[in-house]
Amino acid sequence: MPELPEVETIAADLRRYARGKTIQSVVVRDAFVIKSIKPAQFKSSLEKVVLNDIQRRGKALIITLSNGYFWVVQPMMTGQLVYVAPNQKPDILKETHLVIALKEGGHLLYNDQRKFGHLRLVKDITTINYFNIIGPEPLTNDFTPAHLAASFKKSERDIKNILLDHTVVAGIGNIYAAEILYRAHVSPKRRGSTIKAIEVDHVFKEIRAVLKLAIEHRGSSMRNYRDGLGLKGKFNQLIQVYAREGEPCGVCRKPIERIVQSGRSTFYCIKCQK
DNA sequence: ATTCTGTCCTGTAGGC
DNA sequence: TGCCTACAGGACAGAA
Repeated sequence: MPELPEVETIAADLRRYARGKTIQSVVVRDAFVIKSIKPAQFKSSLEKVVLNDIQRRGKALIITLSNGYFWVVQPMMTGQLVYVAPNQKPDILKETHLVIALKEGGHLLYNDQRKFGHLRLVKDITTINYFNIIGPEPLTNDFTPAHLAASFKKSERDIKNILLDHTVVAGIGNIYAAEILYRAHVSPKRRGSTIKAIEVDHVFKEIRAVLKLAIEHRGSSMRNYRDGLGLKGKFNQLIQVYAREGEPCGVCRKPIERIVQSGRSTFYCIKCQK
């Protein structure tokens, strides 16, 4: 579910509220989401350990622990990592698969309706293939127009699919790919190799602008997404095309269209995006 | 080599 | 009301 702005928001919330705190106890309610480690070892490796830092890479959370492990959380479509303050009773749902009690009071919950999410504990982050293949972070200087241009030029795929490819650029998902291309006035159906230099510049600029704006608004809550405190994001009101099939384009009033690319919905304006 | 399709799982919305 | 189908913020293995 969450894309870069949503995972960034969760990471910032947890840095503020959970960093430096100690895990007292762990209850695994459904071990399905725990990968590449036995649930019993997962539990014992987390207990009595300090959450030293919380960072984001792509759409993954990396939590640095005091015992030398990294706790890596990939929320995928519906995963949520929620901090519950000491004065609140944690809301244990059917989809709450992990309940962590903190020594200082308060809880950390992992909820995941569809259970596509992955929870891992590793000593070496490079043992997780995702971190080896993922492309540059779009909001850092590692990401350049030249890199984007080269990625477009060598590909015959639709530009929408190239933006979703996390080996090209990290963190862009289905919502923001649509919003970026709408604001860049580029059709999602254009093949990468046909994108002109001026269009590369527009797409590059909008990747950063849209992601930054979405972070400022704490992400988009279409359905399941919640931030690190369990609250909805506020970017929905600024979404121009995603899930707006049939509604008038804000610029030309032509109805927004929905198409399917590689099995996933794309929303765009056929008049404004060429 | 590159690109696309099916799959993991649960819930909800809409059509009839 | 109920039944059925389509679809949902991701990522990857295996097929074309």
